Amino acid sequence: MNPALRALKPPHETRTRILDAAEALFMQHGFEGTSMRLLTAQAGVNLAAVNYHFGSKDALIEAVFRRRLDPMNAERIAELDRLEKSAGAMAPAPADVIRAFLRASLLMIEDAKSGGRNFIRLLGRAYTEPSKPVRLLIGQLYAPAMERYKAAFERVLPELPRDELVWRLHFMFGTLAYTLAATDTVHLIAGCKPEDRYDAKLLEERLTAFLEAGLLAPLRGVCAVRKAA
Amino acid sequence: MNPALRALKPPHETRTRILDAAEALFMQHGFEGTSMRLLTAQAGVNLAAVNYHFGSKDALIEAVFRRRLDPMNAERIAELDRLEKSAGAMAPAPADVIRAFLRASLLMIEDAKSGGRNFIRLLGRAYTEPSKPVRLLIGQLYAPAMERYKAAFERVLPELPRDELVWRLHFMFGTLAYTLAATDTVHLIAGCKPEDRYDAKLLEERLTAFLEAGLLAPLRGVCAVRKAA
DNA sequence: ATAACATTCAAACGTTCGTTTGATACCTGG
DNA sequence: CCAGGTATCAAACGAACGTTTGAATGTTAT
Repeated sequence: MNPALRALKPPHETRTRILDAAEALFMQHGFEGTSMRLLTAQAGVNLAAVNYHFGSKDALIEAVFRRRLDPMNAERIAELDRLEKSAGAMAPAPADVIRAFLRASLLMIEDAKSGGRNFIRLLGRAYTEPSKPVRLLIGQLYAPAMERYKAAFERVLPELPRDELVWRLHFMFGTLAYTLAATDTVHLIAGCKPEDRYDAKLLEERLTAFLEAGLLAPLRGVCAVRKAA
Repeated sequence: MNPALRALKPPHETRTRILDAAEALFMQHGFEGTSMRLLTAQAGVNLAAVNYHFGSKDALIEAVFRRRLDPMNAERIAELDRLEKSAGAMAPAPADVIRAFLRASLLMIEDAKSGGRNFIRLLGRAYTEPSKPVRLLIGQLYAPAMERYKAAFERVLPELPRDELVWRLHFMFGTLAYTLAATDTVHLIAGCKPEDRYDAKLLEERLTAFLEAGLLAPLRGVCAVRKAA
């Protein structure tokens, strides 16, 4: 390579170019639907580069998720730490815990330029990925943050039975995952203009209001049903 | 084929065997991840049978969805018709509209034997499918029921701004889609025993409570944010 | 019985897949 | 200047893919 260009070249440029292209293409065509030839062409690197730098296509998929998910979940936990510290002995408000959890995802949605938005959509889809290894990886990367937030919600919602909380958290993750993944499906339901881009602040308010109400919902007939069963 | 066996053979047995196998395998391995060779082997039919009976793999995918989704959405609409008829001039309760929408999905979840459960999970995943044709198909098959329910919710929630309602319905579909698709992920969050199978009645109560509260949630800071923007 | 039709079957079609190879260019430390 | 490690490249590997073919088989109507 031209020495002048080489001097300007960052140390891991090829790796980064591959990861960026993979992120975009995995979103558009899925994992199986994205061929190494298309991927490397889009990244502007040689076909063999993926196997050289990552070992295999599967290892590349894992790297794509790790690059974004590790810092994201770390920040999620840090956000909760901050919240609990500032609340002192008192339990934080449920809405604030929800917000702390949402924030990392919503920040990334705003960053459309560097691909964060795209990754969030990819992540939302990965939850329901057919490939078992992928789902296991996601679950494993999420596990630490999950544990912390589950504990936090148990503290701020002490009156809610444990198994009921688990289900409501499940619903909450579902709402988030789908909302982030299906950014184009909204228009189907809504018939609203595509130029109404995602406004992260507005979305945060809407999600928080919806989720807080759902998490705090009265128990209704659940107990009755359980007794009857 | 043996005439005695042939006499016992239903008219569309091959088609049905293919659809059943496709339903199961598409769930396990995804569309691209399921090869025609594996599919036809599992169905116990010849490799060429899919192309003979359906024309192509894509057409088979469409047939898999149509077989279940058409009657399912028809029943969803019928359920709403019944509800509105019985309510007469009064608007039905929000929780009842939610229940009417959930019922078709939850009934199918209970029917694990004939593959309905499996199809529901497949459907939940199809919402976020990479393939654009598949998503368009799903959206198109859902459209009539969507319109009816959107109108129904506008009637029972007259005080909720239209765009706010659209988002909350989006959240609702997300919760449902994810809950149905990720039946195995619950255990990751919960650490609960896998033998706690889905109890449709309990799930209906839990979902209805969560979704009703979310749909009826107070508007909070949303209006303030919108004014500021 | 026989012609016409519907279905099944084994085999092969051309294409594309993820991965590997061995040669070539590059930068770096001695 | 040159040996040694790192990275890139064109080319090829065998395997698996969706689809097509044409013969064989079974069913139906005349």
